[in-house]
Amino acid sequence: MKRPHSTSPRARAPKLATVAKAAGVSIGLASRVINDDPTVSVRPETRRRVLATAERLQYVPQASAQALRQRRTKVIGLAVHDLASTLVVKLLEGAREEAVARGYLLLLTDADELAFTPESRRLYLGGARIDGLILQDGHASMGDAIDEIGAVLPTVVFNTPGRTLSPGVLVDESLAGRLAAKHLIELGHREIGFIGGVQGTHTNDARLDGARRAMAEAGLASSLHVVDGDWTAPGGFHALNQLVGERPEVTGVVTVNVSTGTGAIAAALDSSVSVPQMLSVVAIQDAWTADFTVPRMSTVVLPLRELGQEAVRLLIRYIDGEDVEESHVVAQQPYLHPRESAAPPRLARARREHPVSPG
Amino acid sequence: MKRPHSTSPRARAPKLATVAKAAGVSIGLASRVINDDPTVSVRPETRRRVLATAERLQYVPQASAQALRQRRTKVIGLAVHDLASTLVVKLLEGAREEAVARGYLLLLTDADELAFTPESRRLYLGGARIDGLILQDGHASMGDAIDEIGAVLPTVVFNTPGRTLSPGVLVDESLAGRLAAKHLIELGHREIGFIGGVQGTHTNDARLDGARRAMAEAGLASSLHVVDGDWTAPGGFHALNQLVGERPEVTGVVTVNVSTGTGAIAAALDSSVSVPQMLSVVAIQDAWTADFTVPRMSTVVLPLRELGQEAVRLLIRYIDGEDVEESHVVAQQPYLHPRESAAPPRLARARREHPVSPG
DNA sequence: TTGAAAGCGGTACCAT
DNA sequence: ATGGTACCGCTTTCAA
Repeated sequence: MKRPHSTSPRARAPKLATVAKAAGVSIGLASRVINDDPTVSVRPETRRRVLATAERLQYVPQASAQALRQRRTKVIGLAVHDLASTLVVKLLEGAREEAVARGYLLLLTDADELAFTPESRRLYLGGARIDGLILQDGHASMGDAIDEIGAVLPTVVFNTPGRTLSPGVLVDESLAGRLAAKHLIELGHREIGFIGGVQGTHTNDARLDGARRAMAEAGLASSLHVVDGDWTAPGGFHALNQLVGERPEVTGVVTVNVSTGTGAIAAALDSSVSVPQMLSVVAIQDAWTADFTVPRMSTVVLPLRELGQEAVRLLIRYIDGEDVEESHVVAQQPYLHPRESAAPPRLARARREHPVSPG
Repeated sequence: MKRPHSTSPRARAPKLATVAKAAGVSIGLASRVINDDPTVSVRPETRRRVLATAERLQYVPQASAQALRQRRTKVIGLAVHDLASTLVVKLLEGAREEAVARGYLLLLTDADELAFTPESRRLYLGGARIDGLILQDGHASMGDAIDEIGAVLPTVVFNTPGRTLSPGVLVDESLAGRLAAKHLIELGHREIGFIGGVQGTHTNDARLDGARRAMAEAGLASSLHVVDGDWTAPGGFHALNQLVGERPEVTGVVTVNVSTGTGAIAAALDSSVSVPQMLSVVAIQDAWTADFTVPRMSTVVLPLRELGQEAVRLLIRYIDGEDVEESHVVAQQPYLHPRESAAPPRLARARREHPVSPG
């Protein structure tokens, strides 16, 4: 293998001193010109000359030297639980976009590893590698870890409001749950199932709460039937089977996320419960996979990209020492994306098997 | 919001000097003890004392200072095209795992942005932030960018062998294509479709080549019918419709990846072509979503995690100035994961409509 | 309007 | 077996 670098020890990148000498100015002046220091008045001609040489030499300041001097790395840490999750992917895209736009880079890691492996925590959080951290909450058991980290590094948490020292960013999960349930209600469903994620997590509980509220508003407070899942498709598969067995009167189901919805639809078809004829399914959260279930999955779209962007903005303000609110709900709201998995209850299994009292 | 950091300017982390003084030794000695410098013989008692104080003070060396001095950041860049892709996710997991195990961190970025946005390229590659780069090739048009980058920074490319200055890591794509086609052949299919990604990319062409080879080995060289896709589910959807229309004799289809397969299965059901009764589908590459198509998708599993690990190992050796081979195929091989989307041709549409000469 | 020089926190060489 | 010290490349006061 040809090795462009090691053979001739990679042509060292030009340093500030190189530029300064070439431009015929002192190092300090070069630095101030390049950084646009407003407190310094340079002769236009000098400024031009410095800038031109910097450009010509392709000068890029060395990050570690800057960081050492300024105590600022311009790197933000991002710790998430599951990269394969579509939620995380969307969020990550938004975060990266916003970070880059502001001159920050993203250092990625696994939230669980961060929480539970001290060694990895040191490597990642120690050594002043990052200026701040965006952390995905999840398991309730992370609470302590989050607080410890938040005490030591500017941290923004998403998915969990108020439980930590650190400011949080949120989408309106409750509204999302409400929209999903309301959709089913408006289609004419009366007995509705909710397949959840893990109880006790904010995401699950807020989505469920929204669904409950929609039911209550429609005078159906006691007709929401909750089954726990685990956020995954297998979990949704299992939960739907359980629900269908225990609650034959249910004609519509809200699932806490797309994976769960995918599992639920697969389970329904598996037991010859046709979707949406016999059972309607609406998932909270959206993903490209929703377009490729059969039938295509109706969802509530969450502003996850915006969540990522907002997390970065908030964190940067926090790093800069500004005052930040304790928790920030992104302005953009969830909205319904109807596809084909939810429809009016046509073949109500329920009515045939278990007559239900009206209203 | 309470601000643990800005109020009392975050208790500065202890530096080496702090540890050295507390342990009653010189800075230099402390450094050498902590770094296990083998060329130095310290009194056991002294070593113990230094290590103990470092531990007690929770000392972590400051990354930027080390990097400045050693010209080494212990950070590896990873540039990928599409984070939402399951391929990338697996690879990323493998890479992260291996990197962390070797004391490296991963800095993530978007390959297209890297290739086409000079500004972002400077931010990311300039300033000596990373020691090396793992780059996902993709669009053929990246060629130049890859070479430019490879000339300036130790780079490992995956997905494209031989086309660049930089060493590459690969999985045996050709074998994967062969396994998929062979599976269909062994099930009894004779007229087989191949729904591709983008022609001219190594991934697509190698997988197709493998499928061709399997056909040829079975004496079916002219019975492989290729339709182009674009790696996506919508692309697969469209391609399957086209294939079914133009080639009614086809009873089995290999798709270049899971997304394409998902689209293909959806399209089949959509046109009342039952899977696997009337049409079998085998996708190359695996993902959790394959468990939740209806029917569940038969796939060829690729060793992507290992690919990520191998990329990191190779890159580190490259960075360390060792000689590395031009391209490295990971040892672990693709294997078939049969599920339910491929079966013997039972209701051969073909035979009814276009009688085919036997074998 | 510009230059000189003191660090930022480590590492590694040269003394002792 | 240990200490002293010259850098790494940059920012930022202080002087001129």
